[in-house]
Amino acid sequence: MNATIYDVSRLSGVSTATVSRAFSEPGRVRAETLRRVYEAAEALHYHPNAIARAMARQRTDKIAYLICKKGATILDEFYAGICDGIMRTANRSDYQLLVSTEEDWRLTVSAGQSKQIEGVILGGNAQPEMISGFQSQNVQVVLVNNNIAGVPCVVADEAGGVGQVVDHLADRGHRHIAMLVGRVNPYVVRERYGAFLAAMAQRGLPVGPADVRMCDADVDSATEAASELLQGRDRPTAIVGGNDVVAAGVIKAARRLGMRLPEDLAVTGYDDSAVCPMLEPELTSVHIDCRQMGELAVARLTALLDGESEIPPLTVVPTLLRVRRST
Amino acid sequence: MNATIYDVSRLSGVSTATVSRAFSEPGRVRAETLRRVYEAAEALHYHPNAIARAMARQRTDKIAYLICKKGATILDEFYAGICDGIMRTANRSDYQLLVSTEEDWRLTVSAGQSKQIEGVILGGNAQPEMISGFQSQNVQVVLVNNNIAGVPCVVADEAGGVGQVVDHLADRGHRHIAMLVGRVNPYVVRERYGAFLAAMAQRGLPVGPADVRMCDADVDSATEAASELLQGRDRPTAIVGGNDVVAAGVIKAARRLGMRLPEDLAVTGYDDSAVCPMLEPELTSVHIDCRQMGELAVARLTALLDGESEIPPLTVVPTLLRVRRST
DNA sequence: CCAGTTTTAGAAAACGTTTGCGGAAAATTT
DNA sequence: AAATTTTCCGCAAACGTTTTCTAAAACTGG
Repeated sequence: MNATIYDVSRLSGVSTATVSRAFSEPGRVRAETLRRVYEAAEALHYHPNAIARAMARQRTDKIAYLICKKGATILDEFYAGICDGIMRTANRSDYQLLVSTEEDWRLTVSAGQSKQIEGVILGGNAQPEMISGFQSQNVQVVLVNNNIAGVPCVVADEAGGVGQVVDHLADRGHRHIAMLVGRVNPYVVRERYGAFLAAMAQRGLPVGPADVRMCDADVDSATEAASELLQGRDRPTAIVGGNDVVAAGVIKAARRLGMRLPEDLAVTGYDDSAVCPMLEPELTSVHIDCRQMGELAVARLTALLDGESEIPPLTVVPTLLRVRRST
Repeated sequence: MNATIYDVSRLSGVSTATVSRAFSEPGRVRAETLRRVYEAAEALHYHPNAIARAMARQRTDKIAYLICKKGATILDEFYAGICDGIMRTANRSDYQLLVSTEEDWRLTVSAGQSKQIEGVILGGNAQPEMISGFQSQNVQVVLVNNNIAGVPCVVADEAGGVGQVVDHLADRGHRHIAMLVGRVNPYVVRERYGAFLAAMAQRGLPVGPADVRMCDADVDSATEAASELLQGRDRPTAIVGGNDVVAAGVIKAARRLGMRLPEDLAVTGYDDSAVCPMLEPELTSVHIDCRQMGELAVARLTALLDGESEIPPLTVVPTLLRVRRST
């Protein structure tokens, strides 16, 4: 049916070895021969069969991205951005990308067992058993948006981002700043929460026990929590949202209480997602270059696959405060 | 290094043919033999090599999803939802999924040429040359969110969705309804725009030339266009947004003009994306089950791959109006 | 217990490449 | 022109499965 290397070999009058070399290391074959081979290949519509190639070379040039996040998975803009970065970089590095979600992680592991993938990027809340599952099959692992010792990780500069937010608010004269954080992935919650306390302490700003609240990851939950926060006595003049969804909830709550924004209350988000400019007022937020995170993750992984020894255990990508009208 | 079928064969004392059968068609081997094989495999940590398997069977069980959308690609919630549906269904059907973006479409074609993928799902604005590129390599094609004759397509019921919107607004007493549509993918624009005109005509509601406007796909552009729409004489009492982003722009514009929503102006969105509940007022929008679109696309593709003859040329998934406070 | 039928298992030939090794040919030097 | 080096190419053995064909083994019912 399809032309094979033998057909090309026969038509061009050279051996299969030469045909093979003509396609994979053209430098090692004479120009004239090359021409004959390509001509024959063209005539036969020959394309090297990647499966057979992988078989012979014992390499597949495939990596996987496993999104470890309950529910929304790829729908989450942040993870989608990472995915986008991974996709593009993988393609440009001549790797193909397999994508899967947490629920099907075992399938991805078995893809490793069956020697189909050479490495995997785990996004978000990866469980240790997953990591060891891959490693035991010699599948290289890189984590993104998570930080576990012993595995190369790519993360955003959460401390820096939160610091920028606090600085910005303090510059605007705010002294009583509260934080509302949605329960997204544990790593992120931990980091941003910790960074907030640290940043406030460092600047000598007091944080009362009622000033930091948790809520679920949806808007309604955030709106409710924000209402309580705003109706307590001694209300804060600024609220830092742990992410943009939560911040949107804060805005809604404030609006319903008849507050003016940003005059009565400053609000900040985190992630600088697509909603920020859609909100009224537009939301000040911390921009994370998630595409770059994906790119770096691929870079680390390919370095690992190429056997490079100097892989930084932790790669931190900078964040940037994008100031809008909500502050 | 890794155990092969030969190792298992030797240790268990049966032929490689039997080992192969034990893993791929266990029904055809005696229980006792099966046990011995599995035991040996277990001891050797044997896992069948998928590449070799693909080589022998001339099948890879891999499909690809190519997102044909400029710029944001997977970041677009809609396409991400489709991707999610595809991913899950593909995994459950024992297919692995390769994902790529428009800019790298040639790579995906060459994945087809090199016999790595058996089928492809093209999301969004697929170009004819892509389709023929795949078909000439015997790679089966299914389109999603697009409609081109001769290829199985999966689309949302745009006409129905727009109809529901118009009905809903008409029920609320609106007679002067305008539409603002962002330039997203040509197919969607064409469908929604056409459906709007048809729906209005069918209900005997007039649509003046100034009542339908185009704008770019970003909020700012929508805000600006909406401002003009609202400041013309004879302003509409309701605006149908071609998607949620545009609707968010309409809300912003209305707010800035001091209008009350929904009293002075009703606004609807389209796609029912995550922003809807974040806006103030929460946005009425047409819900599209994009995950289901992805699932159906995979279903059509696998049917095609299984050689089924009865593939519906067009699969339409129903839409549902989700009414919120903006109307 | 036997002939007939159905299951079960093995031998060996694919599947389409890559690559180490060695020899021939070309290019370079003396 | 011979000697030497370098480049180019062919042979053939992997790579790890599946599967067809065939033979042996295990079941049937009489």
